This record gives sequence, structure tokens and C-alpha cells, in this order.
Amino acid sequence: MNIFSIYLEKIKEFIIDLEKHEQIKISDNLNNLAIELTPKDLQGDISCNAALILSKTNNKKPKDIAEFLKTHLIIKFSEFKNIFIAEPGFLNIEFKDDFWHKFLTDLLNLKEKYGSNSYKKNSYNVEFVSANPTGPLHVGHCRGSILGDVIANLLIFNGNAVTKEYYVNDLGKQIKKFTLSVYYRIIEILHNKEFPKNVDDLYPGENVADIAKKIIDKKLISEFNNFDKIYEKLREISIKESLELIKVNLNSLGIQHDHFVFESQLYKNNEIQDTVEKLKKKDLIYYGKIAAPKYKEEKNWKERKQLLFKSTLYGDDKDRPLQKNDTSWTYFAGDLAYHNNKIDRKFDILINVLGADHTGYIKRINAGVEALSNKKTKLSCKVSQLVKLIKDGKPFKMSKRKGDYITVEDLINEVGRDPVRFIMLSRSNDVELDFDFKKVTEKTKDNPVYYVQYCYARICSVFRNINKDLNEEINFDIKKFHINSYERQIIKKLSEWPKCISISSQRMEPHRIPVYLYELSSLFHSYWNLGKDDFSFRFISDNKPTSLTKLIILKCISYVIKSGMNLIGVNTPNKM
RNA sequence: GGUCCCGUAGUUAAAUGGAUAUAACGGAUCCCUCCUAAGGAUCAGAUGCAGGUUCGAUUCCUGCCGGGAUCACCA
Repeated sequence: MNIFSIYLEKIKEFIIDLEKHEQIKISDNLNNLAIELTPKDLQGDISCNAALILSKTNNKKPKDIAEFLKTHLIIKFSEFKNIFIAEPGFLNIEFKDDFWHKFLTDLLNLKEKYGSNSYKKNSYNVEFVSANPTGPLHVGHCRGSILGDVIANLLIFNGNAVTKEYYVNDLGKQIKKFTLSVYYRIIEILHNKEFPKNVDDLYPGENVADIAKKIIDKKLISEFNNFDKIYEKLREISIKESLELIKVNLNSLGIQHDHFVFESQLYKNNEIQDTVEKLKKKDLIYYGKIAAPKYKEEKNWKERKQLLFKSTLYGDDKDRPLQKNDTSWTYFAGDLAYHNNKIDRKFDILINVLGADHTGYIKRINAGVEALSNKKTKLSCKVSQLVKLIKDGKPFKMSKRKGDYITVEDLINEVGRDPVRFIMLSRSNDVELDFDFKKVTEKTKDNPVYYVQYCYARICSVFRNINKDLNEEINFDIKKFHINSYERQIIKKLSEWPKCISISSQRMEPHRIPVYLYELSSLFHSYWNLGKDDFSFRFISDNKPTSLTKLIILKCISYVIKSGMNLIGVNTPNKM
């Protein structure tokens, strides 16, 4: 029920029809045809740029073409009440009230499903978070996590099959250091031997000590004399515990993954060898040297011959190593196997949500997926830029070594889930985001979260005061609804919701949703305040509704707010 | 140096190639006997620079100037 795409098609057909009757010439730029809301302060509901596009090929002034189109459009579409031509040649179409009556009726029937788009359904795999299981999630992980979650929600809302997935890097150097840290903590407890300080890359955090305690208390391992001997088991238990903690963190953000894939599992199933073999058969693997990085700080570069993947054939800047010097697989080799695993699971589209620090990784993994799937599986990587934390008016730098970092748990305790999600989503993910603790916790209109929630709460309060349930049907002959200019503006905004969803999901830009919800709320609050000066604009008098038409508007707003907030995972309290 | 992202009112942002560039904060002035003032109304204020494509550019392309991220046998 996207009136913009509907009329885009209708008017396109209409123009093509005119061409068939040789009344107009069309050119290949007909794809630029666009329908959008008429700007406020101008007459009309929706606007079309047809005349501007057709002007050149027909060698006529846009306004003349507009006049011509206007006369034909008015005849063809009975729902058009009037068409205004505006400089430089826009067609501003005004609908009859009947049209909006039907629109409102449809919206009331669809309820919170309104906005869902019905284009082709696909199966998606959305990989996000995938933080190393070496400690709790911190603020840095938040933005990408929420972004991934909402991209997935959008796809689900539009009727696609979606798997929310987490790739667990439970092998490699970092994990060894992490496991060793757990070991040192155990030794510390059992033998009173202090945890080594000032050793690089160990994990001194509380979470590690907690895991150590748990292992001892539950007697999960009996002997701790030799680290190497118990390494496998210790690693497995530590990762499992660590991942549990991460899941708790994610949960407090309102995020739940459907599926976890472990790097170690790929090793056990021989999937890395298989993947490399697959590439070898395609002649995409060779022994060779890669060029040194050119940046100035790199001084310790040593040239080596190693097993490389020809990612340059697929647009990467250089070929990428699959094996380390000791012949063990690189992280990239494992990730290729992981993506091959995804390809084998026959998703139509893969989505990876990455942090800004992984931008440089995109070309090579794209290359990998193209090569492994013969360009059949689409991979789309979405990057979320950094979050600048501001505390007490100053930038706050996190440092792992000092233990000076803010965890998700801290954040949620201090700020709360709703503001965190809303604010993290409210900017385009291509832009760095200022996250000011003070502003985010403020419970005023300056805080957009509460502004939108307040809109919903106010609507609930109206229905509470007339002892009606928000979902109760209103028996009313909608044809009697005489729409005033304020209501018309709101209805027009409501009509834009499916378009907002469509663009957000196609471009994977969820920030459009909070922005839209804020704008809709703003229209509502203005509408509400009209009742302060003029009683005829009030929704209730003497605990009875002043008019059923106003209730219908409120209901429609509430559905859109509710469904939008559901999508971004923010609550809509009935009362504030 | 290569790659990627960004440059819009004093500040923080918004704008699938559209019209008079949209908001919030901050500044100035108003509105609570009344459905929740966690709200509303009014005013002042902006597209880094130089080209190009286009009927039309904040948006696309090229160059420059600024800010951030990144470069590996780390994940």
C-alpha cells in the first residue's frame, strides 16, 4: 500500500500509453520519473516531475507539457480532485477526500502491519556483532550490533526469511592469550601466585577471573599443572562462558541471534581445507609474495613467500595470504570457509555488518564470496562508523589495558535500552556519532526517544480517558470524515511510511525510521496543542470523544509509531 | 602513500537527482483554570573550494582543501 510506488507505475503506464497514441515522445530517462509528497505550504498532495523529464525530448517548455499532461490525467484518474502546476513544471496532484478515506480504512485494517512492502521475498543471512569471545561487549560494539539487528528486523518485516548470525572466532592467538589469562587466574586462586602484570595482550579483566572461579568451583577440570595439556578443554569452557556473558549483554540490548557458527567447528569439519581446495580447482591459489604496505610507520616488513588467494582478480588491492609462516591457516582462510559455509546453505543474499575498523576487509571477503559462489551469491557489507563517547562534556577514550572502558552492561544500567537503541540508530551509519551520556539520559523533549514515546503515551491517555481500548474498532462511516488541513498533513505523512520502510530496507539505512517517527510525532504534538487554544480541536470533552474522526487519526498514528518502534526495538509505554 | 567514510545554521544532525534545503540544541519572545508542559507557537541563522554531467546537484563525476578510520603471519 505504497501510494508513491503505485502512482509511479500508474503514471508511467499513462505516459507510455500517450506515446502509443503518438501524443508525446518519451526518452530513456523515464526512469527518473518520481512521485513524492508535495512540500508543505504548496497546494496538492503528491507531486510528479513528469513534465520536467519529458520537456527536452518533446522540445517544449516543461510548463506546456505539464498543461498537456494535466488535462489528460484529470480525465484518466477520477480520484484526482485537482492538479496544480508549479514552477518549473511540477504536477502537484490533489486527491479527493474519498481517496484518503479509503487510505485510512486500509491502514486501520492493516494495523501494525501497515508499511510492509510486498516486493520479491528473499532469504537473507545477516551476520553481525561477531565480537571475539574474550570479554563482555563494550560500547564500541553497540552501534554495529543494533544496526545489524534492525536491518534484519526490516527484512523480516518485509516478509523475507532472515537468519541472524554470529561468527565466533574461538581460535587463534588472541584466544590462546585469553585462555592463558584464565589459566593464570586459576593459578592465582589455587596457588596464590599473582596474575602477571605488565604482560602484553593478557586479559586482566574481571570476566576472566569469574570464569576461573567458576571452573574451580564446579571442578570442571581437575589438574592444572600443565597448561598445554589442558589447553583444549580450558579453551572450550572459557569460550563457552565468555559467550554466555556476551549473550546476556546482547539480551540487555534486546538482541538475539538465531545461529552461532564456531571457527573451531569449521576446522573440525575440514571445511577450511575443502574451501582452499575449491579455490585451487579454480586456479585461484598460488605461492607468492605480496608487496609491503606503503604507509610510513611500517618498518618491520619482511618479504615472505606464502600461499595466496588471487583476490585481485575480483577487485581487491592485493592478493591475500591463506597460510601463516608456520603453515597454520590465517584468519582470512577461516573466514573464507565460513562464507563458503553460508553459500552452501543457499541464502539469496548475505549481509555482513562490520565496524569501521574492518572497512579494509570488505574487498577481500567480497572477492572470496564471488570466487566461491561463481558470482551467484550476493554479499553486501554494511559499515557502521565510530561512536564518539562524550562524558561530562569531554570526549571519553576507552583503553582496554587500563580497564578503562564502558561495557554494554554499564551503558544499559546508566542510560537504559530505549535511549541507547534510538540514539545509536538516529544517525546515518556512514557518519560518526556523538554519544553524549548526559543528553541521552535527559528526560525532556530534547531527547527524541521520549518525544516519540510521549506521542504514543498521549494517544493512549486519550483512549484511557474515554474508556476505550486502542485496538477496539470504531464504528464510523468514514465518508463523513471531513479532513481539515492539519489532519491532511498528518495523513500525508502517514502515507509516506511504506516508502520510508522501503528505502530504509533497500539501502540498509535504518536511521530513516527514527527520523520519520520524530517528524510524525512532531505533527501529532502540534495537532494536540491546537486543542489548547481552540476547544473544537480537543479529542475529548466530558469524558466523551468530541469526534470519531479524530480518534481514527490517533489510531492510525499509534499503529505507525508502534510498528516503527517495534522495528527499531524501542518500547512504547502506555503511560509516562 | 593506497583504500573507505565524512565536510550542510554558533553546535549536532536530516534530505532514494527536485521546488522556498528539514529539524533539534544554543540565542530572542510568547502559551499551563483546559485530553500528560517529557508539549506547543513566533523570530534570527547553513550546503568547504574549483570545475564537469543534468531541464535541475547537498546528492553523481574529476581535482583540491580539511576531519576520521584502515594497511600485517590480529581477529
